[in-house]
Amino acid sequence: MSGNLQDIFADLQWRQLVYQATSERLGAWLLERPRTVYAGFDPTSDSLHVGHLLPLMLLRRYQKAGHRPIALVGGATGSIGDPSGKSQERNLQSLEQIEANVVAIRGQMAQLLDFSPTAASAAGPAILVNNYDWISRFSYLDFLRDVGKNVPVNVMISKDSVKNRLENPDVGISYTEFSYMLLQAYDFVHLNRTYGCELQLGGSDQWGNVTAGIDLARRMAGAEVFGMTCPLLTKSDGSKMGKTEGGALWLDAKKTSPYQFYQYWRNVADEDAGKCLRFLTELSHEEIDHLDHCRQTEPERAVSQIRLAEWLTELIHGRGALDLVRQATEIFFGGEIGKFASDADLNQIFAEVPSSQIEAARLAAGLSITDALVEAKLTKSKGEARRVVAEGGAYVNNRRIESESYQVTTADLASPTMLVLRRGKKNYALLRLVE
RNA sequence: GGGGGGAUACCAAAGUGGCCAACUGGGACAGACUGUAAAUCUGUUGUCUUCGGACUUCGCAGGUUCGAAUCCUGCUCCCCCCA
Repeated sequence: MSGNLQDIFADLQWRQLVYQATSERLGAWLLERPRTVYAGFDPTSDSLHVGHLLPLMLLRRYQKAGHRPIALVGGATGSIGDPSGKSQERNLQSLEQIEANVVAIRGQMAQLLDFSPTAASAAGPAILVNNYDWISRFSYLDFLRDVGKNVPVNVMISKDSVKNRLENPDVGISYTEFSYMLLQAYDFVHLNRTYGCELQLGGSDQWGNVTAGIDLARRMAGAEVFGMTCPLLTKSDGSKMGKTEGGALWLDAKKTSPYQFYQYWRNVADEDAGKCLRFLTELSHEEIDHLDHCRQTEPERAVSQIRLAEWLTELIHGRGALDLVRQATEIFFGGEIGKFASDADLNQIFAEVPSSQIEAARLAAGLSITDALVEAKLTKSKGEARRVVAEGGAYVNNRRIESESYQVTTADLASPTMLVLRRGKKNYALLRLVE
């Protein structure tokens, strides 16, 4: 069984994913035998986002290397609020909301980790736990006697996450958030007792919480356990990766469409592409080296970005979704749109394009391009529509309309009942025929 | 309580009787360039139009005038100074 363990630590180091580790000999330790490792995720929303991807991929790498991953959903800790990296006290979410979030997140994790009993990992299938299940059973008194007794407050207040807040007299920190660290620390103890879990993973902002768990495990159980953090996924300008104008980049297709997801990665800056390939994909070292080289010599081809976008889109949304995204991309950035046999095909590709309805009779009679733009809500007024045409910014089926007197007819239909209009570079709208 | 200043299009800001749909800057929107980037350059930026114009807009309501964003009266709101 332990014979097919891969040297994951070497791979992580190559990918620069090891930010801090509690032991010099972590790499060798991981090769001794299959280990059980865990990382925690706070259910602050009903979907995971790109910020969660890095630690989740880390668990996935461990599983593929022959270890057993535990994904911990923080139903309890999430209801408290982690003060790490937060400058202000946060509002509490309702328990019902958190429960709903846990359910949604659980499904997304199953796409990346193998929970099936037949999982290939030497150590067995991945495990999903919710710390609400054990923490909620504690009485306050028991918790203070069993756990609190083992935690020196002077150590707690020296942790950065707490210290920063204590030093700022304007915000301070509530007793509730102060206690967060204890809950997370106890999680490690619980997982160690229940599943023999010996390693906690997390982002570098979790270092304080990770070491708190290690200390507590030693005091409460006399166990030697380990911790490792990875860098945070940031862009070269220091901002967070995965932030869009509309907020976070979600893994849920209903919140962030596969097309938007793909496009985000497709447009990653050259300086960030190498890091993303290393951190988020499972491409081989050789291929990543090659892509680095391509980026140097012919950045204009964006080979790295396309590879990154395709790899991640397929992982998160599946092969079928990727194929549709490819088609859509070709159309959105390509030439004219030909005829589509069915409305369904067109519908899929233009899934996020707004559409308006128009009576079939009006189109049959001929519709001026300006009226069509207004009907499709691409322009506010006829005057604006006229201007857009004059500027050369009006298109039917991606073909520029030069004349204001152009009449849109049934001959322009891209599919039996749909007409594709565009204003400028990428503002699309559909007109759907109705009786 | 007294004195002074101000309100203009998405924002900022000119304009103080006709040449004002209103300078200019930003933003936004198009186009060129480009790597689906950045920068740059060009154009547009009240509504409608049979492309001749027509209509509505400069805090609100009235008034003077052939004609008002511009002058007068009242109202509302904002800022500053003195007490």
